[in-house]
Amino acid sequence: MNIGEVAARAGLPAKTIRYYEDIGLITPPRDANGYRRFRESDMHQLAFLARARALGFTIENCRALLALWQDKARASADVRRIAEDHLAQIAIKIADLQAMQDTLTHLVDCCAGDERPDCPILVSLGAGSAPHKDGQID
Amino acid sequence: MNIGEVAARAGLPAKTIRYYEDIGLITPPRDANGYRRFRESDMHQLAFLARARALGFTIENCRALLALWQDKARASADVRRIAEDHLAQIAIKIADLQAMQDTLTHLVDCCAGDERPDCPILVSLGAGSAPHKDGQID
DNA sequence: CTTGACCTTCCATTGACTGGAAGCCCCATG
DNA sequence: CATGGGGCTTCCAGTCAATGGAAGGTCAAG
Repeated sequence: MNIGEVAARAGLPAKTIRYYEDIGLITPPRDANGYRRFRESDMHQLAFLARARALGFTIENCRALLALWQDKARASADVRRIAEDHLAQIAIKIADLQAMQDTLTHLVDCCAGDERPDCPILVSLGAGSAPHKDGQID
Repeated sequence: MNIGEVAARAGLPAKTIRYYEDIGLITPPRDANGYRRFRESDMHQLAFLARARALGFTIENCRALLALWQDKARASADVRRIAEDHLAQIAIKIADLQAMQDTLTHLVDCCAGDERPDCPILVSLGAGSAPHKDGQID
């Protein structure tokens, strides 16, 4: 299989697959003409990586998960620990985003959104200070 | 005011403030010795930027918001549009993260997390294909 | 005079790609 | 046999928003 077919099957851009080879996640052999020749096992690894990335695992976590996947003597605790750490990161991100969402939703609701200049969003971002005026004391 | 004091007051690293000057968000004048001399207006702009960034606005949105803040003839609709677009982006990110969270939480709950190799997390990431075996037909 | 904190610029790095240029390779058609 | 087009290769640069570090200038205290 050449890179184009693998890309289509794994649902990853060819560029990304080359990048994954570059950083050592996969090591497909080469044909005489220099083309990468992907085996089924490379294909499976790429599909694995695509799923792990879709779940938001970092590349380094993907590397670790791939190694565990290929290690028949792994302890499931090792996998679970990585997943739990990642879940904790996700929870933090969601909380941060929801805090932004709450604040911003409130501000948007308070903003008339018409042609007039009065805007509680800007007032809140300015938080008490006025924008620069000519003659303002610095 | 020198950069150190401004950094402390605005809650931004000095590096970030220099970067903001670099990309044209602020333009503090210089003292004879080359040091940046921050006026109160620069300080207020930085505080504005810090708050907008904390709400997750991109730098380019911050630039637009700052311009609107300083434009007395602005229409609040312009501000609101930026905020609403940003809210839509936030909603998408939250939904994506929650989908990851749901999937991963389920998988973690199904994983024994002990010394045994059986792991539904890896099975799911592999999704039907086995990791490479010696002698596997490629 | 020296020490140390603070300031300056410039360059490199982060993460995970993505875009584009320049140049082979292969197959099908004329 | 030429040629055209698509696919493949490498390499370099850029993204976003900073951040780290080196090398060196400035200033106030002791």
